Amino acid sequence: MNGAFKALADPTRRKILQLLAQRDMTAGEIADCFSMAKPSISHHLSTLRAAGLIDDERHGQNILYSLNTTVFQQLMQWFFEISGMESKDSVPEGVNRDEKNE
Amino acid sequence: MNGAFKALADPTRRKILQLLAQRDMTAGEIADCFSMAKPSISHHLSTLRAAGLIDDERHGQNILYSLNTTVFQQLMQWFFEISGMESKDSVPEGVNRDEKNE
DNA sequence: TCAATATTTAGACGATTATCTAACTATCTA
DNA sequence: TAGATAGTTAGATAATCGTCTAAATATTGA
Repeated sequence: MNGAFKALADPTRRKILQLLAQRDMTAGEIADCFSMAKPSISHHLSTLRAAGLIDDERHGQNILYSLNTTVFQQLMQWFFEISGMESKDSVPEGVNRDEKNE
Repeated sequence: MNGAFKALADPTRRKILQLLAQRDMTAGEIADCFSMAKPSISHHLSTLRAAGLIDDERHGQNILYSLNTTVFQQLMQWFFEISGMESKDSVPEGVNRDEKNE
């Protein structure tokens, strides 16, 4: 979770996620959406990948990136719990309801 | 939104939010939950406050901090949209569904 | 008004991060 | 197999971040 939160802290990475929410894209296509050197985008992609937020799959010369929504579900659960919208038994009681997240 | 995402990138700050999700607390009470110098916690609190994630209210010598759930709602909306769970008319179409967030 | 308590502000320092250019690896095609 | 294309890795650098100690501000109560 920590890696995911840190990955989301950068606006370029969030923009990449928004692009991938619309359709899968190759590294080059993603890079073309930014006025930034390709290696910088590549680095952002590897950060997102390490955080579990995206998947990659090689297709010939291209590497196709796609969203991995699994971690997004966990993040949303975290927000629901913070916002006091958790379901009755998902958060029993006590101070350490977060232990597993960090 | 950018400030909120950056504020969430630090584990200490997320822990503070989790504490405040349970009850309002003074700066001192919050600091007592961590093995970190008080000024460091104070700095984290001001970051969270600048991000709109918490509110503060002076009560005599103490300053009472509380969660501000407004920004949390916006963040959750962002996640819903990314995860493709948005409601039909909240996100019309096109590439720039995110324009207002950054 | 003075001392004590609660908290923040200021300034410094080491660690992390975002970006760049240059060089490398992998794949395709002629 | 050589050249072109797609993408990553390496290494450097400037900026940002998290933490600390010391000093300042605000409030209370004697």
